[in-house]
Amino acid sequence: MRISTKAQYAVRAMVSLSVHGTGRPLALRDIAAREQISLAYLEQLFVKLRRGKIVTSVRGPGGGYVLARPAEQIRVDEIIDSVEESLVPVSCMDAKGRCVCDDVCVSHAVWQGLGERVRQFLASITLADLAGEAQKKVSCEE
Amino acid sequence: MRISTKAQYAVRAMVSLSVHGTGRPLALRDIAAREQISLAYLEQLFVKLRRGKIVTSVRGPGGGYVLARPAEQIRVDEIIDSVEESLVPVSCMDAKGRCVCDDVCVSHAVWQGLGERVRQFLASITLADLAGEAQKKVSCEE
DNA sequence: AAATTAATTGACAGATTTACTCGGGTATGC
DNA sequence: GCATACCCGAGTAAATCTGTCAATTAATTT
Repeated sequence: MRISTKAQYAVRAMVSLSVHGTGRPLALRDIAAREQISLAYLEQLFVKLRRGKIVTSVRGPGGGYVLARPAEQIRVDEIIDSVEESLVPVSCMDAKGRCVCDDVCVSHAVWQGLGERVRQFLASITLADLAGEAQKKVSCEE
Repeated sequence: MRISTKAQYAVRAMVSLSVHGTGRPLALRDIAAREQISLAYLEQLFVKLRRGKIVTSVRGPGGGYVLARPAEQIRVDEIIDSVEESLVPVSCMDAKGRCVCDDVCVSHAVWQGLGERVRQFLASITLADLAGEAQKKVSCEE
C-alpha cells in the first residue's frame, strides 16, 4: 500500500511550481535544481501533467510550465491521476469499482470502500493548501 | 497505490477459514483447493498469520489452522499487518508517521493523513463482517 | 537567418519488488 | 513407524519502478 515515488515527486514538483512560479513560466531546470530531482525524470512527469491538463507549457527561451488553473482548483488526486498511478487498490476492479472477476469476491467491498476513502481524502486537499504550508515553512526558516 | 495480492490472498484465506472452519482445525489443503491458491504459497502466508497471532496451528494428522480469536475480534488491518504489507504510504516515514528525511517535506502531512485514513477504514471492518457477507452469498447460490 | 533555450518523445536499462516454487525439516496421531 | 500436515529458508522468474539518453521540435533572441 505504497504511493509511488513518482506520485510523490509529482506532488512536490507541483508545489514547487505553485510557490515559485508566480505567473510567469518556470523552467524544469529550476524545479530540478531546487527539488533535487533529475531533469530527465521531471520531463517525463510533466508530459503527463500537461496531458492531464493541470499545467500548460511555454516553449522557447524564457519558457517553462505554468499552472493550468489557479492552485485552489487543482486537487491532489488529480496530480496523482495524471502521472498514472491508480488509486483503485486492486487490479480486478475498474475505475468505477466494477469487478471484472467472475468468482465470488467477498472482500470486494472492502477494497472498493478503501479506494473511495483514499480518493475522497486526496480530493479534499488542493495545491493551494500545500503551497500555503510550504510558504509558511520557508518564511519560518528566514 | 495498490494493495498486494499477497494481502488480498490473506484476507480471502482468512474469510474462508472463518466460514468453513467451524471450531475444528481446517487444513491448508482445503483452503487451497477452495480458493484456488497454491498450497506452498498459502503455507508462507499462514506462517506470518500465526506469528501475527490471529491464527493458531494444530500439527499432525487432522490438524490445520484455527482462528486465534472470535472473528468479531479480528480486524482486517491486523491481517494485512501480519503478512507484512505496510499501510504507511511512503517509505520515508516510520510506523508512527515520523519522517526520517531531513529536507522540507511539505506534502508529508498528506501522506501521513492518508495512512491514518486507510488504517482507520481497515480497522473498522472485522473478519466477522466479511464472513457474514460470504455466508449470504453462498446461501444465495443454493 | 542563426543560435540558443527549453519543451517533446520514445526507447531502453538497471534496480527493486512481487509472487511464487522447491526441498527439506518437525511434530502428532493412528 | 508411517502418513499427515504444519514449518521454514532459499531461490527464481516476471513484472514494475525509477531513471537515463538521444534525437526532435518549437519559439525567442541576436
